[in-house]
Amino acid sequence: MDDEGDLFKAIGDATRRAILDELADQDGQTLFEICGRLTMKHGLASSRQAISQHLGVLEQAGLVHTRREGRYKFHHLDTSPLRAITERWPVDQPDPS
Amino acid sequence: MDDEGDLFKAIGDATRRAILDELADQDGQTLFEICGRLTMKHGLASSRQAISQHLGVLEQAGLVHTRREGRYKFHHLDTSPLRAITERWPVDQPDPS
DNA sequence: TTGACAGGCAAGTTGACACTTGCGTATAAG
DNA sequence: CTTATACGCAAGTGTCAACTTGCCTGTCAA
Repeated sequence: MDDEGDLFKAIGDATRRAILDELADQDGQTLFEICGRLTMKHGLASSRQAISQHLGVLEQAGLVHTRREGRYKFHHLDTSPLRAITERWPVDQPDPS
Repeated sequence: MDDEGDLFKAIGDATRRAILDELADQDGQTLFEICGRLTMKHGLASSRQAISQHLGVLEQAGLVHTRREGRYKFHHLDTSPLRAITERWPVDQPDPS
């Protein structure tokens, strides 16, 4: 799949959108931290492996960048690929009152 | 599926994104017009029924509105639901040079 | 070194969805 | 009325991806 398709596929899943929300709330979390907070706040009972696969999809779409440090791997949010969406189909800015 | 999921599901398919492109290029087309132009310009060999189902998904997501006139049904693009994406994950405006 | 911790890899299963197929309905042209 | 046009509906099919399951690798502490 091309890069463009990767982006839309990435945000097409509800669990991955929750992960993006979580990283937007607190950036630079590890896999286990994300698992814990998703279970707490969103009530999602997702396994570690499932979240890991989701993070892989998000990383391939360029929405998440990773940084290794010892046995920890920190995940960082990057929203810039989302610009392609509103640039492709321009959205009128409403109510400039 | 909730409204939010409908939006992301709608733009998650490549054929539906091509339909949005087509309506952005020329608004208010009928089903048959869209079929013809998709075949010409994008080389997509999609059946009428397939495009019809795609338009139904786009309409449910609020990205397309329809208007009936006799035996014709015109499809109009509405990009405003896309605002929810960049509002949910704010995108830094780059390069303000 | 032993064990716990953080994460990775890969095969198998299941459900969702894109697409087809066939028929039905309504409008308009001849 | 007959025919063509424009579109709708619904059941069946096949494929893909989300998830599970099981095992493996690398890092750090005791």
